Amino acid sequence: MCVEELEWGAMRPLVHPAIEEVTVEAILHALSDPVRVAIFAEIVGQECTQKCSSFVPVGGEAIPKSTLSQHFRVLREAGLIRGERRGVEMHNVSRYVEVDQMYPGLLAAIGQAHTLQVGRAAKAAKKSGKKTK
Amino acid sequence: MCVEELEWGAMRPLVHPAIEEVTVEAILHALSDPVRVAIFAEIVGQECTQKCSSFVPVGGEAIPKSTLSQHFRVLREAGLIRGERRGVEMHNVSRYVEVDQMYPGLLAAIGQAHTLQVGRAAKAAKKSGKKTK
DNA sequence: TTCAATAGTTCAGGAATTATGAACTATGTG
DNA sequence: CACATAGTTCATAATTCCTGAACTATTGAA
Repeated sequence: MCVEELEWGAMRPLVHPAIEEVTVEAILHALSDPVRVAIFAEIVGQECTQKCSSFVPVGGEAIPKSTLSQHFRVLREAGLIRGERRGVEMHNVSRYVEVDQMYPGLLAAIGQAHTLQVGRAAKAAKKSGKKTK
Repeated sequence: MCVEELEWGAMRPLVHPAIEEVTVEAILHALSDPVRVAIFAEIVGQECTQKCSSFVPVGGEAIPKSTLSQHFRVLREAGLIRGERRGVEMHNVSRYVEVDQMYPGLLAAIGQAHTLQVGRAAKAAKKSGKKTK
């Protein structure tokens, strides 16, 4: 045990910005990563809360848990989700409603754009004779 | 002059993705930087074309021209603007209409969110007794 | 209480990306 | 031609991102 530094690797409580602190820049940055959009979409989709490790990427290989943890942190600190310890695991809820009050239509537009993009990609893949990869 | 490598620092023609190649991810990434949003807003605002160096940041210090050049490249390669040489200078036009056909409402929502954010920041600054910085 | 298991965080370093001064290209004008 | 202007490209420094290893926190036995 580390005696000299009592406050060291101590797990700080999760950071959640107040809704007025949420910036467009941070939201766009958070959602400009495909893994994070997928995570966020899943959390918004399920209305019940989601634990971190329940996320499995669609086609690709597994994502290391330290990386996942960072992705969740970015989403939290952008104000898009709220994480809360529930026993040994973490439960994440979307802050969609709050954010939508702050920036009406922003998340809806981004979500719709992603849906369109995925739909077009699927169509293009079918046409060229290949499915997912 | 460099004799050995004829094709070296040769300036390649500007890259512009076809509109179907434009991804939501690239758009969000491009617009998640305050300097780039400001540039894009200015190009969309003026309906006439804009040369690169006519951009001056609002409150901050001048941005080096190599950095500006990279920002324009990111916007171009995201499909948000089109750059075209006109004599010695470069003219930039927005591809707003094309992108809006691809992803209806996306750019409008982002623009509106930014407007809201700037408005709120101004109001907060006035309340706390300070103007810009 | 102590040990083990589970879920996620933090740290350290390397990988990847971004910023920028210096050198260069490209075009227009004496 | 030389020179000026506008922007790009290169090289490298600064920054951010990814990830294995070590850690914290909580639960559930033994």
